[in-house]
Amino acid sequence: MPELPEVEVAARNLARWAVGRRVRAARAEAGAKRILRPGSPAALRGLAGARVSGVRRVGKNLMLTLDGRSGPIGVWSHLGMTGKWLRRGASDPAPRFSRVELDLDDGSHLHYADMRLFGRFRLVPRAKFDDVAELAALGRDPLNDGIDVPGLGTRLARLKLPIKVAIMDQRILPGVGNIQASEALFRAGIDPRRPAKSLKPAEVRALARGVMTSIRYTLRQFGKTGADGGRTDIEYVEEAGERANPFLVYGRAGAPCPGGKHRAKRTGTGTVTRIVQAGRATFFCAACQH
DNA sequence: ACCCGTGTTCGCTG
DNA sequence: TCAGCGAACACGGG
Repeated sequence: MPELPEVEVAARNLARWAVGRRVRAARAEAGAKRILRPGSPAALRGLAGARVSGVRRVGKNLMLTLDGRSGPIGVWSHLGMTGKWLRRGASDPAPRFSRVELDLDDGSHLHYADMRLFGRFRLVPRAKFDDVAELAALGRDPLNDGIDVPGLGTRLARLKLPIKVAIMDQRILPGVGNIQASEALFRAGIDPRRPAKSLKPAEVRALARGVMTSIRYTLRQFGKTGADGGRTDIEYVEEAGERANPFLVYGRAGAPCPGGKHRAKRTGTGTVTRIVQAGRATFFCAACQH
């Protein structure tokens, strides 16, 4: 379930698991062709012998840097809809839907698993990530760099499209996806249907706060121990078992508005509504988002 | 069987 | 040229 918070968890996990380690072997499952494009499974052999030197995240993108025999090698990893990075012991079976596997020199195996194959695993020559068009187009990362509120206001002021759709544009707020967009607008008390250009400066400030608060809140949820207990690794929410939906409005159509400190205006009458914008579900409370 | 899905891209239309 | 849609991708779950 990768938006910025989940990808941040993946980045922290990968840093802990892999930085400083050498890759013994790398391989891809036959069905991984789509994820590797325009590369090939055979090209992964170029990773053998390389040492992982760093992991970075911008928005929903992971960038691994490795030191190979003939210079730096980059890996651009995007989790798509269903991608995740998992760690297994030397003799453990591969997880379901494992598409790419990296064997490290401590005996561990890192798996990129992705049921729906919407993700990416692309080698970047000489680790020149700026040469990748998809990465060069990204704006500044909210969590790493903070939000430039006046800059955000300027961008939004040119756009007629609904604010919910605008903030999911990765050039504007990298890492914000369908959940974080609904959650941030709820926290800010802004109606997701409003044209982006209609937001006043105070509302842009509230939105920026809502985005940051929602991202940090979601990140805390992922840090919690899973329902199987005893695990110290950071886990994805969905792997925590029976835990309830942690979000304020996302996935809560028909529920009473959660209100409290999150509600911008205390009407006390709201119900969470589901609408569709640009083909994606949006959840909001019409009574307190204006 | 039908609908839905935490992402992105492509093609069509006005 | 561009904003705005819908479809497509691929697969499982409710």
